[in-house]
Amino acid sequence: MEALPRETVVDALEGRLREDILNGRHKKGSYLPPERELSEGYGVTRTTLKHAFERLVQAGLLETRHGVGTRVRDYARLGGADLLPALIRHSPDWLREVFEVRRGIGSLIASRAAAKATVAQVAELRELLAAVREAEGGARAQLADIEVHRGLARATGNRVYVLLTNTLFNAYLPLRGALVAPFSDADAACERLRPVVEAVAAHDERAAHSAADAYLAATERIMLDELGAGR
Amino acid sequence: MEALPRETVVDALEGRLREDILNGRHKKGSYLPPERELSEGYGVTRTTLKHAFERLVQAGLLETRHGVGTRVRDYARLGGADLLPALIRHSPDWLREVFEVRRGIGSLIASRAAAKATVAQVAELRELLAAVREAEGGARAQLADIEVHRGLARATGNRVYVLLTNTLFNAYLPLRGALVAPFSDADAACERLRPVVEAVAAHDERAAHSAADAYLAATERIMLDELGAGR
DNA sequence: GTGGCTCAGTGGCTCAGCCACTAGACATCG
DNA sequence: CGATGTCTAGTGGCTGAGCCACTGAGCCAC
Repeated sequence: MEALPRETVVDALEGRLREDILNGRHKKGSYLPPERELSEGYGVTRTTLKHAFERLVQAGLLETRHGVGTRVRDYARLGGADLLPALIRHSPDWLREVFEVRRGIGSLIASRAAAKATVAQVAELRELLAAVREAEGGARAQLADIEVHRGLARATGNRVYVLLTNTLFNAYLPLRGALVAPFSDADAACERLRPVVEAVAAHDERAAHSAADAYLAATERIMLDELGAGR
Repeated sequence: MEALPRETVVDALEGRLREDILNGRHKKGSYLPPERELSEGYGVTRTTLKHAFERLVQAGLLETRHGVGTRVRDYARLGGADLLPALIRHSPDWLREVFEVRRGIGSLIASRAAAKATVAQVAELRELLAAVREAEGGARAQLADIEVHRGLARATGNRVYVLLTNTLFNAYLPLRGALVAPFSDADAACERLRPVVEAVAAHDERAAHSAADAYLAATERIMLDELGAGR
């Protein structure tokens, strides 16, 4: 078991505000009602509202100016990738685009890893791959799979690739449950992934690139089918 | 002139806490002192401290659990790319890695743009490119250059590339001033960039990829030289 | 052992209020 | 009449005191 998150008032309020923003109920560039008014409308204290604001500002959806007001930012134009979880939760259309990017970047990472990986990192990758096979249940296999990708990102020797990988994972982590299909057969998942690890071990950049592309295309297809069927 | 940001108490507190975390003064995995104690230590109200916490939690540096405490997350392992601005501010070593990733992804974006750009987007890219030449002063040219890259990301038809581009720009935006060197000659900057736009216009994916790689490598070199000289 | 109870310590949230800032209306002056 | 300074309503920033809700550890009865 693992500690499951609890929905606090601020969480709920944040979600509500975010929906209202992403839905366009608060148009971008426009000012929100004053805090005193808005907090009364939602039936919470101004302090609580401000906590929710703090998060949305940090996320790049809002912008507050002392003495003036709180404005909705043009997030589609200026926002960063950390908005993705919110955007996907609001509209799963984004998933297709996230997967496409993940494929492009995953291939890039694999090829960089092939160029840079140390022997220790190759050994670690093999261990992480083995863990996928031994995982019990789709959910576990999925997590083990993510660890392999984190390992590949580390093997590039560039920490920014690790952060980027995390960002993309975080993007669809909230929907994780709906995306276990590719991992229900742990053995198959492991075998799909193996060519990538082996190409990296052989320091063959081109092979790593195409193996990763093939792997990501395959899992992507399964996931999207699953989602399509789920509707 | 433009409105310059003001340093509020929460801003200062957030910066201080972030430094203490990134410096390792608060070790990852460890619990921070209780809010009541910490707020007294910093001479602020608990409410104010919580606002700063709210941001750091959102940024992925902290994790709070009701009834237990606030723990420092293993950000290097689990954090997302939105941490980059903070990491770079704390230690510019990250810049080299950010540039490398930007080069990889920039090339990827250029080649996707070549595959996907519509005629309208190509026309827009040419306009944005012209704006680089006409920009007055290095800072303006730099901003115009960023707009071209945003345009390229849009031209991929994949909104996630736009967000990713923004994330990478945001990463070194705080240091923007130190990185104007490549843009001091607006004409030259425009000419360096032109092959990328032309390759995209010609829908030549390979040419776009290598032109972008060459362009990014060139500007990267100039920027890193500048930084190296600045020390 | 096992399960339930209590309690100290922690973060979540509220409330009422004052401070600081901004923009626009207005008065003043040259 | 135009430029300049002043006032003021409305906004977000921040405070301090306080209560509520949750967690974990120690204790107890079974």
